[in-house]
Amino acid sequence: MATMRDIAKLSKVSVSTVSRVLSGKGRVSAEKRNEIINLANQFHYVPNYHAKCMTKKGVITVGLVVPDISNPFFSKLTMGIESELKDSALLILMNSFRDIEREKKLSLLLRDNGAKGIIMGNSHVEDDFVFEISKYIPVVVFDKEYNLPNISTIKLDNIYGAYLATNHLIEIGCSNIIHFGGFDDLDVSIQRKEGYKKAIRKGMQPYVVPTGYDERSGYEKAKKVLSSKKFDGAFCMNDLVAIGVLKAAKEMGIRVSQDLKIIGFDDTELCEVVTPTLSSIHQPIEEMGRAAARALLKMIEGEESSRSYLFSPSLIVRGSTLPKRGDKDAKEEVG
Amino acid sequence: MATMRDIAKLSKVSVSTVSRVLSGKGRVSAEKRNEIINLANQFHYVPNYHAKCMTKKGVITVGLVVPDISNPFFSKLTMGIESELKDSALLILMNSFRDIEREKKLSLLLRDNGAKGIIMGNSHVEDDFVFEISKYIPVVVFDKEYNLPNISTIKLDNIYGAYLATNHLIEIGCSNIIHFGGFDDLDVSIQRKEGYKKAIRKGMQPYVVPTGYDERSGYEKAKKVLSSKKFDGAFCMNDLVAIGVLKAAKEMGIRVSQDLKIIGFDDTELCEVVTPTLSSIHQPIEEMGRAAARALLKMIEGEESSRSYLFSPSLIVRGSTLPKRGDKDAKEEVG
DNA sequence: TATAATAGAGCAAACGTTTGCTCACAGAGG
DNA sequence: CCTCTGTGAGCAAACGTTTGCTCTATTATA
Repeated sequence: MATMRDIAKLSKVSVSTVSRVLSGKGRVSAEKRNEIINLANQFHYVPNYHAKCMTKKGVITVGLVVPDISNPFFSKLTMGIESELKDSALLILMNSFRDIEREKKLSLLLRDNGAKGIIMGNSHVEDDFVFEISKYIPVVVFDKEYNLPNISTIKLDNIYGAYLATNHLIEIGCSNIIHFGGFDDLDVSIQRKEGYKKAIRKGMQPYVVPTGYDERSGYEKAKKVLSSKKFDGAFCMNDLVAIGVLKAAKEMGIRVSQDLKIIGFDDTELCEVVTPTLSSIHQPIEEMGRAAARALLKMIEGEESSRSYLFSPSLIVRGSTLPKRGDKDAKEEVG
Repeated sequence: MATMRDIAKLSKVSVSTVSRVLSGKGRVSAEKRNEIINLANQFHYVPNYHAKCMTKKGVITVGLVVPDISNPFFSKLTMGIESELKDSALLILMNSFRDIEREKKLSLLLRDNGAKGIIMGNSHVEDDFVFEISKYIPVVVFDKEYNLPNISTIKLDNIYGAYLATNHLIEIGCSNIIHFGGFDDLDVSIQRKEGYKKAIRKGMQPYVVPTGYDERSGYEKAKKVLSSKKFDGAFCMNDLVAIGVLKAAKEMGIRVSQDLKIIGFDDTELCEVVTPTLSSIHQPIEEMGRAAARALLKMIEGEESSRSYLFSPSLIVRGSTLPKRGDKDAKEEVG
């Protein structure tokens, strides 16, 4: 790698002159200027980024750690973050592959590699770890409140969202509503369950089936549970689970929307693609990503030491929860 | 930000001693060692990354520019790249938001910010630009062959894949096959069209409808074209388009799989989720990502100046192309 | 007790830039 | 002929580390 010194030697000038030519500051005779530029091109001179950062401040970099970028939620989130960061910071993306140890390692790696801040997407790590990191660089987390300097929080009102979903089922006539919900390992699932229970009216029986977070899990649980008891509504903790349930129901001859109304959570693209289309609770994911980026930037710049943002979900009604008679949902299954 | 000098002053030792304590090399008395460590903790000392890079070589960083990370193809690809890079390099992700100017800007930004190599995911930029970048740092591109040092290529055999798809339709009895294909703006779409035409037998009539790359586009074109002419098979240039076509067909009362057999390309998760499930051409995306990362690393390390990898697609048969009256979600993989 | 070995600590150069300061020299103005 | 001004160029410090070398005590060895 050619350095300024090399160029300087070859053109028999001082390093400062080379620097001034290449950065376009200061006055240099046309003659030397040309020679230097030619040499630089010829040797594909690329200024050493780190050396530059020693004297100027370079573009700041921030890290984002997600469990799985191929999950639409996180890729949407990433889009939001990126779009807000635009030119004010470089985003370093890291996948933890849902491995908590790896997540910790990555966060440390980021911190030690010059990241000026970290966004931890839906982290499973212990509070202490987050706290530890935040002593060195600012952190943005999701769905958890720390009330500590250097840690900002982006939250969705999950309780309200779950309430919205369940209440919607009730309003369109369901009286026997099952909840396919996550285990209690994540705040999200705890909160969504809570919202579900809140919506259940007197005289109704809450019925919760602990479920994982993916389609297969929803499918398997539904296969077991839908055969034995009779439900007319199902609130699923996310769209993937809902799609699993939907598949199972179809296979079992249960007519979705007529016999069983299903609603998911997250409002992913998948909702539009299944048959019938899936009602869901919409999160303003990209908004949330942008807020996360803004919060981080503010902390990095020292303008704000911490802040909490709460976002409200909204109900999106689609084919899977059409009211009783309105059988207009003609997209019935083929064959 | 506290520096080593600060710590050194406070503990009345030299900078070297601080350095030795903090890096754990060299011998320092337990007494000073403790004092220094305490001070460092107290002031949340974080070593300056760039200064470190001046004397040691830091973790190398490589850039990845994609048009849209929320597209499953690119997030899968990212997963593959990340998984191969693991600890040998940091991945900087950049979204061009399908803006070609932004893509160029980002690539330059990456190069000037210390990235040791760039992977350009499905780039639209001019050859000259790629060439220009490659003079400074190695580049990996997709689907284009440059045969130039410092540029490696990852390719999918699109022609073969399209052939596979079309041929499958023919083998299960279609004789009037339409192709919903991309405009000629991308090599991918040109090649897939070529494969389609190759498969069409004598006596059959090729019929190509220029289409965009998303669901809406497929939907709209299908609405127009399926009403006028009669087709019994549709090969779509990707899954999104196929899903658009599938929706349109259903809405128009055309029974998918019975009246019209549809096959997509890319084998995204969407295929499993629609009804009927969608046959598609599978690309080993993660594999390709890993290969891209490996190729880049090799170039960075100077072991290889350039290399081209060709990957073979495979046919995945699902509900949308069942021969006659098929079992529901039968999924079989063929060569 | 003399000598060698070793532990503990500091000096200073190096990494590749940027930039304030200085300096030489030319032409202009008096 | 002398001073002033402006231009082109170099010197050297600074950025925050790492590390080879040096130096001084201290301890072990003979």
